Amino acid sequence: MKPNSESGSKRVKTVAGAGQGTIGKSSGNKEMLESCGIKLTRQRLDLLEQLKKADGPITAEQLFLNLREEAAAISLSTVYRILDAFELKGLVEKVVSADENKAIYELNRHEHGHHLICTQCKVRMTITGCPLAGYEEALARSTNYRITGHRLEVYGLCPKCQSELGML
Amino acid sequence: MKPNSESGSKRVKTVAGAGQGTIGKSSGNKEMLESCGIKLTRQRLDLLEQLKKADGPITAEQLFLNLREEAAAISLSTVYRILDAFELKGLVEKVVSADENKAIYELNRHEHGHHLICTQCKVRMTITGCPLAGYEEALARSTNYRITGHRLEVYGLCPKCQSELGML
DNA sequence: ATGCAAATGCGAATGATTCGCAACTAAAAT
DNA sequence: ATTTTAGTTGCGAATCATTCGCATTTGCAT
Repeated sequence: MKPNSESGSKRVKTVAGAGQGTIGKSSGNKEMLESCGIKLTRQRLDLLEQLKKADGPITAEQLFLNLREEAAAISLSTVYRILDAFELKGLVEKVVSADENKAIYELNRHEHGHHLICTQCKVRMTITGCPLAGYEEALARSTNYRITGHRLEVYGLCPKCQSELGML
Repeated sequence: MKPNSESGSKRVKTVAGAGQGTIGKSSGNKEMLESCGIKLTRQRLDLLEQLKKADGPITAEQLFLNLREEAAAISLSTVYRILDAFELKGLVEKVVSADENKAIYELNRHEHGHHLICTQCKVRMTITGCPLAGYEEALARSTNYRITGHRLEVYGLCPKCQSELGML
């Protein structure tokens, strides 16, 4: 996919300021960023808004495309940079999936959870709660490692794909 | 890293056959491949040998470099292709790690396990056994997914790094 | 020995992410 | 309100692991 090669916009220079009044669509965002110590920017507000709309795991490029559809001026590199910044401040969680070669981002719910991924249609749902509660301590004892975290992805067939595949 | 740009070998053409007699260093390999229905090739035997030597998770490029050191003629693309083939036949397991942007391969032990990775020095140890035994069924019931698998990585500090970091 | 499908080498292509740098902008200082 | 300044953005080029195309070579059955 070559996301830059659509929507004829070449240089945005003079056009770039097009959204001065647009700042703060959903007003919580402004405070949200400020409380994280993140400088306010039209792009950052737009991206945050978009993350909320997505309401779930989403890829950097999809965020970029969604923003473009709404005529929000932003570049793909900026999307990546902002996502990095957000992650650093704990605003978003970045997940590197094993079966896709791209990173997935989602607003940090601040509750530990994992993804359940349909191997057919690739939808992911976030499952909260974690089966590894006691396990880490046991592992620490048996290995002498100091356990600091883990990553778990569960794969399966979602109900829809199960029926579409004829309950094989 | 640009692995092709070392060890002056440009074209291997005439040199390529250099290992006709070399087939079967460690004699189990031949049978191992045959029983998997994999065509015998000098490169495949060499790579399998190398996987055994590595005795643990290793990256495609490292395998390639190791082979080069032993003067085994092979190209990086072939390493990838063979690893794919081996994976398809269940000979190796491919692991896409979350904190490194490269794939890791290891001989398939045919016993379910996961990796414990030191976040400092990146060593990985394979931990056999799995804490998700009952969990998958429960999850299947509560989500109506048909669970088919999972991927788990545990992170921590290995004993060595703990002491080197002064038990922070 | 001979032929053909499969495997290999090489370099070029891909695709996600990052980087460099000049143009911009938010917010601090005046 | 204007200037300053440090941080941000856009753009295209660079990176890096992995894959592909295609001409050449090889394993192996006939």
